[in-house]
Amino acid sequence: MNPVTKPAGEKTKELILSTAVELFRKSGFETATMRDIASSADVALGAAYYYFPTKEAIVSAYYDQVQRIHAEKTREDWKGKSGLRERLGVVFHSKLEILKDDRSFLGALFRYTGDPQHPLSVFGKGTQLQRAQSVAIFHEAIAGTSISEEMQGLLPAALWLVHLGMILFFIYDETKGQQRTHKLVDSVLNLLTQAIELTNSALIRPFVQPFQTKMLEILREAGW
Amino acid sequence: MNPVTKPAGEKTKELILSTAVELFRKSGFETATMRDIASSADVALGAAYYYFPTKEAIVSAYYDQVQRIHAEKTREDWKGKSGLRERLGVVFHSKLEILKDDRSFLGALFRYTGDPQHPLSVFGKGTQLQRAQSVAIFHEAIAGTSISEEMQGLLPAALWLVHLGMILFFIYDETKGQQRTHKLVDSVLNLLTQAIELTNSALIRPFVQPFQTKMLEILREAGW
DNA sequence: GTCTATAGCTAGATAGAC
DNA sequence: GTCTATCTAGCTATAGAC
Repeated sequence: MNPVTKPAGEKTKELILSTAVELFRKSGFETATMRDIASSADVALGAAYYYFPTKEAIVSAYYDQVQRIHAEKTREDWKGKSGLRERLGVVFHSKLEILKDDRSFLGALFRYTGDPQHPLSVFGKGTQLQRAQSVAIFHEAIAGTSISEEMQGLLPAALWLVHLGMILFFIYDETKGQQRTHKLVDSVLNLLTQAIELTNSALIRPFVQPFQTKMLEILREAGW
Repeated sequence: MNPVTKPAGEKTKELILSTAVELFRKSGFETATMRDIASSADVALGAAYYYFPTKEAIVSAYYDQVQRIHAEKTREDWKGKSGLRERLGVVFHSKLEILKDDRSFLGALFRYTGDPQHPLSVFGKGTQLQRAQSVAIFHEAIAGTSISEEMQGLLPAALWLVHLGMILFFIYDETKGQQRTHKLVDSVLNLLTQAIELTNSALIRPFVQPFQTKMLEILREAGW
């Protein structure tokens, strides 16, 4: 394939995707049918399924876009920020910012959480690449800060998991502008970074250090 | 209704439920259709829907049974055990024991996790009662141990959440007998109980206590 | 209130022609 | 790559038996 010209179908795919997202925003994930989406995009039902094997796959593709935008936005907002606490704050809050109008259909991402075999399971093999990309941002966030080598290896995946939890909380959060989620993120990050500092303080390090080590051990034995 | 005699339909309901669980075990949740279930139970399709509004509702009813059995089994296994660590161990491991053959369709419980409005969402209003019952077991587990009043109020819900995570991990765990899950439970419980003890040790209490307080504060502000 | 029988609706998903 | 036709299965509806 010529690397310069896009394949013809790419445009159709994008059209279907953007039309679908529009419909999801307007009427929710359930209510918008594949037939609605196809006819709104002026393509046949079969065309929609040619590009997206399932309706959830459309949300998954939307989420791919989100991740690309998130990576850009995060790197932009990081400029001039070197502290662990503020860098992590950027990652989490900017994600919420991007997702703010899409809580109504974001839940579709979690539909197959309990099905290891499904290609769209958040924890499954089929989403490994997306997961890796998301984890990479957390790795970038902590790289260069005073985090130990050992933690650098395991913390990003743990943070990714926390961030998944945040999105779930966000979906359920009915407070105005989802302030509760934002506030929770700040509280958790404060606690986390203070806990990390604590393990570096000479006085009580001997008491707390074993806990850190054991936590990392647990993550490892969990097959991280 | 006479409180002694069961309503006639109760038997039919149980028949449909047990038949469905059998089919789910044999061929998985997706593959078994409502038509299969009905005809295997020798009832009309309408009868199945008379008792269970959706297919997932059958799994939900199955899980109700699980919770009842779990409460009994736990209280039985608790006899003679008064330490926090072992009491919690009983709660977690006995749950896994009960669920051991049903990993293939347990995922259906998580299908609506991302949909706050759905009556079967694990975090939604519709499952509040089941949740309360499950939380109650954790409350029972820690009552009488040396846990602070404040923690007694919030820890059970947090443990319930951890236990949900355990079930998810369990579903994904392909090791023989799901030993990895069992091992993880033990490691996490060891860490947790040691961490709680740490906050009671006079020497470092002043350093660690604020963290505990803040964690409880976070749970509260998250709307626990 | 409990169930049968049956027909029909809807929408996700697929097959195959062009 | 796109279409039309078709299938499937969750779910609803109805009318009637007991």
